[in-house]
Amino acid sequence: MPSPAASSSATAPDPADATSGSATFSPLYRQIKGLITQRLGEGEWRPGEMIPSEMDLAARFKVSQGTVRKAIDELAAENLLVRRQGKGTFVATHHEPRAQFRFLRLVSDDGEIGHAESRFLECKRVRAPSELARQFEIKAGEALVMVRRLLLFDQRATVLDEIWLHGALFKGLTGERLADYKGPMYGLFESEFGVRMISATEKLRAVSADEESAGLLGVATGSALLSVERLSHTYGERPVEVRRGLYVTSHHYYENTLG
Amino acid sequence: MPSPAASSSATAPDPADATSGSATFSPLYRQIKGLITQRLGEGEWRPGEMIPSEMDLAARFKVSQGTVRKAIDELAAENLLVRRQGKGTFVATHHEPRAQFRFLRLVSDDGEIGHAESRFLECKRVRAPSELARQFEIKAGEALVMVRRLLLFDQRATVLDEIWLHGALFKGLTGERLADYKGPMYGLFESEFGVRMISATEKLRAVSADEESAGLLGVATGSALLSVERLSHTYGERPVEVRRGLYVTSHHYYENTLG
DNA sequence: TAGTGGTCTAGACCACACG
DNA sequence: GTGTGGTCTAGACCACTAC
Repeated sequence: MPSPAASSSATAPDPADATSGSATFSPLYRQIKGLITQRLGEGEWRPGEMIPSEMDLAARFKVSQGTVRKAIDELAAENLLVRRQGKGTFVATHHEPRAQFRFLRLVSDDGEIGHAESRFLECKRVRAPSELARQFEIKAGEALVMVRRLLLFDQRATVLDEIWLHGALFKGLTGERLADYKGPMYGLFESEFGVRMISATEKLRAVSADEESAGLLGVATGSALLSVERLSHTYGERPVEVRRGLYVTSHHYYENTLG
Repeated sequence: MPSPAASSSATAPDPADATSGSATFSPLYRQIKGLITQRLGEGEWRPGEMIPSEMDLAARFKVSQGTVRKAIDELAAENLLVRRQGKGTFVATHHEPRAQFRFLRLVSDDGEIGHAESRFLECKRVRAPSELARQFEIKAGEALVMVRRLLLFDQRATVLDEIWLHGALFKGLTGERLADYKGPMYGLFESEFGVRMISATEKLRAVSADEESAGLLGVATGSALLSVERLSHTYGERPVEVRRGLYVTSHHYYENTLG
């Protein structure tokens, strides 16, 4: 790692970075941000834990506190870290209730939260077909875990999910473990498998329910359903999950904000 | 406006704000941000124009340049302003191509942009029914403008929009003006009516096409369509537009990112 | 060359949480 | 009281743009 500390002689901003050939310089605070992100990915500070104080980090990286602050500012804006005044800066976790709604944008018409229940239908290991392999950036035929589950809100079947997970990262995952776990699925992934979902992109379409889906969701065959195809990433933009959800939107809607 | 300049005597951080009774203090940079936003709303600096330099603003508001910078940072993050190194800071506008995709999240399956065409079907003044009045925060019966249009991508009818606009703000709007205008609709609103869309919330559902919509969109009655209900705001969170779009998602999808 | 935003630093003080 | 993040300031220098 190139020492971020500026030498006292004012010349030569040290363009030797040795990473990717030429181009793309980044300011000091972004390098610090990268170092922190790297440590987060390595698990040096785990979800829910406090990271060292800004002063500590500044001393460690040999930069000023303000530079560390700007790095942390961006990481907090990206929801990787959470600042708490008077207490410290913490690694974000899917166990805080606050984090749930970042990944489930379905809202009830009446605004109430209500009772939620998860029913696991299937959990098996499969070989990646080429289309999924492409999304996971692995070779076709490598191992994946496939999970199917039904989500009920207030006793009403609302979401039918088909989930594929990176096989190498989710070795011991079974339907039993999923069913026994109390709390959000991404909380389990984080606590039990050390895989934290950071970001995702979703593609939404309206589709007609086929017979099987309609049966499981308790709607008529051919009903309009919202199809949500998600690709999720962990630290460093590494794809680790693909899911395809079918949402019943007669009593719920998918909320999005443009800004 | 309360003078943000700190008196040299170090005591009393001047909690008298006289705005809303008690509670909610905001740091200096947020007050500056508010003052800038207010001027933007008043049209002192118009879309596309350059605002005064950070040094100018700092002198004007009697704060340090760093404080102005932090205010502008947030406004830039919210896409109200655009910074251009070496040139200045500019008021964001819907005329930059960059701004279009912030409000139309529909993407073609093949990733191409292609040819886009807008056909205006209807434009008339109506009295607000109570449901719309509630969303506009006006009284039922007040004037609205209603527009219906069809959006075609590569000659294929893809979006059927029904748009309601705040009547008082869009007095001279006619179907002819809409049809004659080259460029994005929000660009017209901004240039011709001085109303700039800042943010919006959308509610998405899957619905079945009724006979009329299906006819206009060239799909079978009962087909699954993506319904997108949008409430848009201008400066100061003031609601100025409601629209309901029906999207054909057989060759396009609605893209969203979670982070 | 002059003016703009962008980065980095250093120090002071404030607001909050906890023992 | 001590330690944390949060704010504000002031000054130096860099990078980019235009004239």
